[in-house]
Amino acid sequence: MNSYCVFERLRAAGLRPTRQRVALCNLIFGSGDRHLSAEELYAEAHRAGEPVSLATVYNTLHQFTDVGIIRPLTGEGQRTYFDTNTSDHHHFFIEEENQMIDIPGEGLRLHQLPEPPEGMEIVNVDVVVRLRRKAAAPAA
Amino acid sequence: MNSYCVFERLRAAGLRPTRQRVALCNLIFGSGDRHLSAEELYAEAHRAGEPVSLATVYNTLHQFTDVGIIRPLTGEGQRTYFDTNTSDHHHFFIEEENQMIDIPGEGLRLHQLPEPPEGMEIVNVDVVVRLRRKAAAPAA
DNA sequence: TTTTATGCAAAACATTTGCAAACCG
DNA sequence: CGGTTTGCAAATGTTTTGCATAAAA
Repeated sequence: MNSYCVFERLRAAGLRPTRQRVALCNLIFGSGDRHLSAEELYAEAHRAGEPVSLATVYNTLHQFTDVGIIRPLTGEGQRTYFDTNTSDHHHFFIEEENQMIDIPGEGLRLHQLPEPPEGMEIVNVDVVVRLRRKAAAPAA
Repeated sequence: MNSYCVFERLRAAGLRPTRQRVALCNLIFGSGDRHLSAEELYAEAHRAGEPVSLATVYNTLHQFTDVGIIRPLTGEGQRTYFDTNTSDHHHFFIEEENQMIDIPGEGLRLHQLPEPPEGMEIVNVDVVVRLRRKAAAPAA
């Protein structure tokens, strides 16, 4: 979470620790697991006084994805979200709020994985549990 | 699959069977379960000599979604795909080809569903099994 | 100095919207 | 007719690209 850590994380990934990348990396990993879009990260950077360009935010998110330190979220919105938690886990999706929430590790278990088609292998499995707000109980 | 069926399907859904809707409905449901995007359906309609506008294709897909005869696919591309199979089933996703394939019903089983957060209820569960072509065995 | 990254503005897409004209019942 | 639906074209929102400038090694 401190800068060294970020420096090393970037170096280890083979990315030059430029000012922008360090700043974005700090924002991304500075507060636990998160889900964020390019636009959000861009806004955050500017709020934090780091004037990166939107194009750089996109580039950076893709570079981070390529080296595996974040991963894109499977969802159906038009906007792409990235997850800072690259370990195997799944998500709730609240449609009305367009919000993704992590499902705690033990919450869901896959019992049987399907046989992939000939010549294919499974990379990973994403589960999205779509949620809706329960109809409020009628006030008495 | 013939026109009556489509007429009735549309009426049952409370949609006026206009020429365009009937044509699109025939294309969508004319050949078994499919996954298609607005752009693809638009191209197909034109190939079939039914000159609908792209806007109408979008409108129609959304109307059909609203009345529940098709459903949007959970995926991570920028383009939205729709599935003519609205029953509970899951998908393989081949990244290199950007292609979704149905997983046969028995192929995957969820063992334990997570407890939704307070005040929420589960609408449905989408599982995407990401696939990759196996590395070819090195030629001897 | 050489390579690589950044920023800007413009391009490329996918999708939505507003409104007049056409269509369904 | 009267309310819907359509089609067009323009607007919107997101993501990508090209290229000159700036920064890292």
